[in-house]
Amino acid sequence: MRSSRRANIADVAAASGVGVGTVSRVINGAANVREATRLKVLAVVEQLGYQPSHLATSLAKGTARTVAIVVPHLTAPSVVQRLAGALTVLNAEGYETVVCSVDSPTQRDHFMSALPRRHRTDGVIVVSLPLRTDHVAAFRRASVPLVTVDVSVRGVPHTVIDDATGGRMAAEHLLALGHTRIGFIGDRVQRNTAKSLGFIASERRLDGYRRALAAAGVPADQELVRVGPYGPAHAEAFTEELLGRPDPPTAIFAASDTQAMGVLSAADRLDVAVPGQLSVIGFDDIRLAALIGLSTVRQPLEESGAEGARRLCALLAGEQVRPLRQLLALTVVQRGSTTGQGRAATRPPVPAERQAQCGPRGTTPCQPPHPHPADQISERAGDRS
Amino acid sequence: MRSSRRANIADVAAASGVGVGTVSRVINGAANVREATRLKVLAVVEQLGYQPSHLATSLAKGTARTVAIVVPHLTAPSVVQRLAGALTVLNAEGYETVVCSVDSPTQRDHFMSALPRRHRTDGVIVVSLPLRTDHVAAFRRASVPLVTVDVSVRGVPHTVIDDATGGRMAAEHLLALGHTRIGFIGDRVQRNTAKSLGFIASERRLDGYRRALAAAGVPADQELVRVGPYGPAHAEAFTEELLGRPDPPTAIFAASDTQAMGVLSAADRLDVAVPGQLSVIGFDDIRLAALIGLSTVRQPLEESGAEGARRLCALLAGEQVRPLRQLLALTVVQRGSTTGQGRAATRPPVPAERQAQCGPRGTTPCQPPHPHPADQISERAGDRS
DNA sequence: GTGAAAGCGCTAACAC
DNA sequence: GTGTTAGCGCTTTCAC
Repeated sequence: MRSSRRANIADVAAASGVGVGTVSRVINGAANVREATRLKVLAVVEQLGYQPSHLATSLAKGTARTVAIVVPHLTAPSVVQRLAGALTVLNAEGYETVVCSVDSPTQRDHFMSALPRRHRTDGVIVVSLPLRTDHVAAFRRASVPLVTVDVSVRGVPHTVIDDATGGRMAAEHLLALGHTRIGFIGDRVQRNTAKSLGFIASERRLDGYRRALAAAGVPADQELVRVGPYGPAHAEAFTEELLGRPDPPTAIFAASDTQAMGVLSAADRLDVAVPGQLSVIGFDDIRLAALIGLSTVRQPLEESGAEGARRLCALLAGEQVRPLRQLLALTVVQRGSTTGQGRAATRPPVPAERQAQCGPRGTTPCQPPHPHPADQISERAGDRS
Repeated sequence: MRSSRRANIADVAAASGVGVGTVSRVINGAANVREATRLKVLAVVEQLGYQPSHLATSLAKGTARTVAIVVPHLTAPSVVQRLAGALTVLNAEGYETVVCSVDSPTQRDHFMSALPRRHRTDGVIVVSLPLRTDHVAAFRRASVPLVTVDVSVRGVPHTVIDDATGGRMAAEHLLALGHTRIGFIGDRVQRNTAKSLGFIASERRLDGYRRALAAAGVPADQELVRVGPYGPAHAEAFTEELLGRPDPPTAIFAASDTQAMGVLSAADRLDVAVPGQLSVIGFDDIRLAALIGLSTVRQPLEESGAEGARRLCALLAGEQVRPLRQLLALTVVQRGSTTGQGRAATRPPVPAERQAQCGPRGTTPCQPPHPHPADQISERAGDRS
């Protein structure tokens, strides 16, 4: 039949006896085309199975309506939720999205040098990855629009939360429940910048926790703070250390929900009832948190991705984005893993949600079957301003 | 300083006193360029901050080294793992990946009509989404390479598992542990094709479960089978129904790990000990399964994505991909959520690990302490066909 | 070795 | 309204 070659606009023009300009107008729905002509062209398009070349169109128009989003460790639940939020918006706005998953500084640098070129993507969204000055400079130099999510970058629109405040909220929640021996389990920024991506959210949250304790006049017991490599497995080990002490904490604040999973596992393994003997609060409110009844400091994950995407779209539309720093709200969500501590339990506001999910169980460890993770799940991200 | 306009290859050529052809050769590392010339060009490139246009290169070369991957419900853990596996391979092979997340038939159709155009992406990977004949035809017509993962499509390379066999394996695991009252909880294909994406894995797994029971001479109790809308919440409700019966099951096979989470929640809520009073096995082996000690039928999620990507790359490299149908192996992974049933427990191969972690806890609910990724056990199935 | 020129497929000015 | 033509930025013969 037809030539094996894909039909192009010239073929259509020839076959329908018009010029390429007219075909282009028809394809793009321009107004000034006679109906009869339009119909004929459309018929030929149909018959030839003509599909405009996205590449050629992009080259001619100077924009590909494509954005790139760079995320660390794609499989981390919090990251996926942010990504999903961004994709929804981008898709609705008619942008294609190329996803760049970064697992190492090497990969990060690779993308950071490849992405700042126009005619590859119109703009980029960086999620949770601390950026170096030279990274940012490259984007600016190439005038490729950039926005970040969950990480502060000077001079670049960023959508973040206040991690220190979040840490404070978690601690205050526990304090309000009457706890005074409150442990903290989180991760620490690796010294080795060649191997670490440098997430610092955990440290910020720890700061908030310390401030809350100090403000409440609760003596800080450095022994109750454990930070090390990221991951539920480490969190689990740290928890066992804390619970094995002669004076164990009655509550633990984990720097992320994923780490809180490790805490729950340890409690479960040691037969420590949650929240009966130990209250646990996490951070993020990943989907799983609701499922297992984990109290947590909620940050709007999907919304953060969506906001980042919206701001990038605004930038691409030539609009101003102000203020550069967009701070998202945090909320303490009490579920079944935190409860009042003895007499001191002043006002444990048992939310309906918790009621519904854990009420009948009384003191039994709300939920999870949790165990022994030898396996990573997510990695937290930080903010830096 | 320089003109605000981005430098292009002509600028570089002019500035270095050579022709564009030569610059192109230098950029692409062609052999026939004198060292002196090469150096000079490179210097100018550096000085001008020249970055080749990906779009122009792609248009000229006829390939964008970009593939699209279409996935349903991005936030589902199993989907994310497949995506991650694919991204790793694609990235290593130097392909960019545009991710298309589909939540409704409308979106699916949108992508299915937009993707079959060359010059947009070189090829596409469809994950878990049943395709209509016309969808597939569009790809073939446009000769856009297509491969699928977790869904069989005639005439298209697909990487799948045998769901029926998986269902059988789950049931046999439970039967081997001495259970005879085994419930099934899964989801059902919606009749409304306008709203449903039509996933059928659950029904296939149910088939396998039925066959295993029949083969073992265990009477099928239709009352123990519950299928409805997808999601842990429904699974939870179904579980409550089953456990509320006068003759509750002693074990439940959930069509997916996510649904198994709902089963565990229900058991927890009703204070039914797992695995003491109820054994639970899921399907997939998402990361979380190991964390919470859920026994499950493992399918290589990341590997499936990686394989799909490899096959697409092969296709793009002009190689043949045979056989079209690639069957991945399944494994039963016993963790802490399944155990032998009373006297009937003939040969409950209690893994040492579980023994160690669960023993002391006796009857406490939901408790699956346990696992390490090292807990692989059992049977394997599948391979090739 | 290297320059010139012809595409790659489309859009957008600009005539008619 | 519609045809023509000049780019968009790069690759790739094909002479020299």
